[in-house]
Amino acid sequence: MVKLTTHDRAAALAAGLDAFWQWGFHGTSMKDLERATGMHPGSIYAAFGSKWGFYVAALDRYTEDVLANLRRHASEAASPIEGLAGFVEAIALDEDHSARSCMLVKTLLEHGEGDEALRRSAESGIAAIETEIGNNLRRAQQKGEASASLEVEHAARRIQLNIMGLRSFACRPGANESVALMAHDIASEIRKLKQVPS
Amino acid sequence: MVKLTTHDRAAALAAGLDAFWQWGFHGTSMKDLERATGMHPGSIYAAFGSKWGFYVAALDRYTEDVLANLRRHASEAASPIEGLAGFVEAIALDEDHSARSCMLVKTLLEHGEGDEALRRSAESGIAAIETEIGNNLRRAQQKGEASASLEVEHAARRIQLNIMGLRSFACRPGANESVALMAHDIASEIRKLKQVPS
DNA sequence: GGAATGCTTGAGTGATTGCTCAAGATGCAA
DNA sequence: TTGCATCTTGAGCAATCACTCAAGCATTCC
Repeated sequence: MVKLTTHDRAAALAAGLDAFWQWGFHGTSMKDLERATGMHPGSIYAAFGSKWGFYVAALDRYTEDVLANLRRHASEAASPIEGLAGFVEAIALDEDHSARSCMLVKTLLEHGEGDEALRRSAESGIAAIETEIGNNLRRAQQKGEASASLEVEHAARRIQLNIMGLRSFACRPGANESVALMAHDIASEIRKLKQVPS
Repeated sequence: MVKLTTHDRAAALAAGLDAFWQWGFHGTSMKDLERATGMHPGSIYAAFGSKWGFYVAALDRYTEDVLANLRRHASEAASPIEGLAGFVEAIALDEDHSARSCMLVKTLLEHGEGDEALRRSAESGIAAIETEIGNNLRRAQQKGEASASLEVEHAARRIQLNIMGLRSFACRPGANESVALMAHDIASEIRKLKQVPS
């Protein structure tokens, strides 16, 4: 397996991710990937081993992007819970990708029964995001923003379920207006985790 | 297009739906469908026109199944809101399909960009289910179970988003225990729509 | 029984799939 | 410039794809 320059590899991954994100694994052909990346088949195989390997690498990149995005919201917001709420609200505002589902859920659904390794790969990404959400909630507890009795894991899972639903909901044709409403709803529910000052 | 006997057609649709539900549209080959239905390619094409037509017919059948299931819960439950809550709780208990996503969401995600006709087909199924959920909420209002000020469409959409999320969540490998917890959470939220008797 | 009709069958169609690898281009050291 | 090593290229591979259709079969009429 040949090592591309960091820049080339990143560009290829971004282009490949975009293609897989639009059309899925089975719906994206090598010809599509050649067009999307501008690479020749031999180069793709030299860099990623197989179409499957390319998909897994793109999926990992997606997870990192989501995590980076989540951390950015957390660091820029006024508080941990505001960071989570803002992250959810931003989903409806992202014009490029607001009509796209979560790539991890897409992977899980496409390979629901079948490709065990790919499912595990998607699951580990989902788990990482869930952990990051949980970290934010724990930070909220430490700062006294959220109740110490909050069951962090359970709440994090509930938030992620909402995000999964929201992103799937957003794929409905012509759902834009209501996606914003739903995102706002979910953000409000997250804000309800704020402890009422006693 | 040849008309199979009602029984044959229903059996073929059930088998085809099962295959498409497992492996998706692109992931299911005609060979798979032949194996699943026990039909020969010529017969499949005579009955459904194309692989695509078979998929659409199976998807319609899925929607009808879900609607029938929802109505059954509504009619057997003690009240409209209990019917909805029970419908959600049953998702986690259905051992055959608890680890499967909603087929309509699966369709929407697989064909996110691309097959416009298929997306519309999925969207109309989703809309039908949303309407049915709304009907239940209105019935709850008429009986005084839910507040007259409840925004029915909005609440129905929120419930459906939760169901979409729940079913996607359920595809996570080894999620069984937490799916039951999440289902219970969502059912509790639905029960909160019950008007506090004043 | 025999002719007509319509259903069933599955080998075979051209197109497309994921993937390979020999040949050509390129970079570098002497 | 020459020789060697590495990278790039894309025509072409076998396998599989969705799909067809002529031949065989069963049924129904007179």
